[in-house]
Amino acid sequence: MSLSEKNFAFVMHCGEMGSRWGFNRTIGQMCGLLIITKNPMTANEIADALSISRGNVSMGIKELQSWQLIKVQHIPGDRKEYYAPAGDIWDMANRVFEERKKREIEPTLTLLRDNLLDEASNDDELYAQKQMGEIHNLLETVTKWSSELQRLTPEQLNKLMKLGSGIGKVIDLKDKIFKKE
Amino acid sequence: MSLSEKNFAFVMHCGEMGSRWGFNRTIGQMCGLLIITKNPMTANEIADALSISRGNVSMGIKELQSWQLIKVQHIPGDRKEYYAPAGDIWDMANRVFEERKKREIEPTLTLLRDNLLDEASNDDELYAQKQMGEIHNLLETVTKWSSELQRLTPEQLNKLMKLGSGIGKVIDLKDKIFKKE
DNA sequence: ATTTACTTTCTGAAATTACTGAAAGTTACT
DNA sequence: AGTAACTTTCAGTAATTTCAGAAAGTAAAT
Repeated sequence: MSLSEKNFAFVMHCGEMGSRWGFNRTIGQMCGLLIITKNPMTANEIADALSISRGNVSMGIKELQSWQLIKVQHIPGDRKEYYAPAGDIWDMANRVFEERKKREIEPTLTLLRDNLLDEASNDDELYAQKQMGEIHNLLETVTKWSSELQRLTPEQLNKLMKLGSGIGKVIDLKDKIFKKE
Repeated sequence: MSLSEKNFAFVMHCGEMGSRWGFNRTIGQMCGLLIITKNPMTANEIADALSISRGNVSMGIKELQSWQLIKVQHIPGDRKEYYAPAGDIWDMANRVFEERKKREIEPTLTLLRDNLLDEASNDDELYAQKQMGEIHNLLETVTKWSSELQRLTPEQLNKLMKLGSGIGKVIDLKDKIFKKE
């Protein structure tokens, strides 16, 4: 069963984008392929569909599992492993986001915290610390925010999303009501 | 003037992270260096500080300019070009975010839109389209949201950020007040 | 017009990353 | 235990990316 032209284009596009999302081309392709394929696929089917080696697929699977983006399924009476996306699109995007946060924000926060503990010993260091402090604030805010968003119920989230430009009004509104807070 | 140990560590860390943010190691280092250095630097100073070739610095500058992350400054009576960050930390983060959106979300949206115009000709294509539709929605939501956030005044934004878990309450509140909307 | 002080571009080398195919490993069935 | 059906690992190779240094370009000063 081979891909239609349009679907193939999508899978290749995922490959190009893949590297931007933190994995490499083939892994991006695998991810795209599994997303648009209705039925779970075996490693060999994936290798055939993408014209890559079986070994490469195996490595890709390991990587995608480490991102928790795919899951394994079994079909009774069949020893092969079947792979499918681990959740809907929203789940997957969340996972990628979380994983990236872990990989690129947290190490930086650690370093910055560490760095900010020291006393600056001259003017240059003072300035550097000021700037690092800014970055630290920014990253902390982003982190806190994203976990807040995750805490919202899907309905709340949906309302928030639909709010759009209304968000400004709601903030002002809240301000008027709870003047003191 | 060479970097203190802590500052050097920060710059190197920016290098490691750089590749995750869309540019390469040296460019990440350059960016970090310029951020924590109080005074604008010349290309040669950058090359010296990071022990890289002058040519490499030149290419890095071009790249950082294309991201609008640095600006050129001149000192009267001096022919050299001096480079400095183009804005504060928040501005820079914004630029990176915008640029990434342009590079990784927009092309995907275009492809998806294009793909979704076609009629699905069988069950597999139908499923694929459904999934692509989901991705399309997700990306459109993210895009719309981020531009909404950019539209907010700094004070509004600040309030929103400080809101934290209160965000859920505010949404519910809005709901109670404008029952009909 | 030449020199001087700088910047940019480009080429090939070095380093890094990704991939294949074969070998080794695993598991389930006989 | 042996075999069949699969998966993973890994060494060598291919592809890509990054980089230094040289050459070319630019523009102010003389």
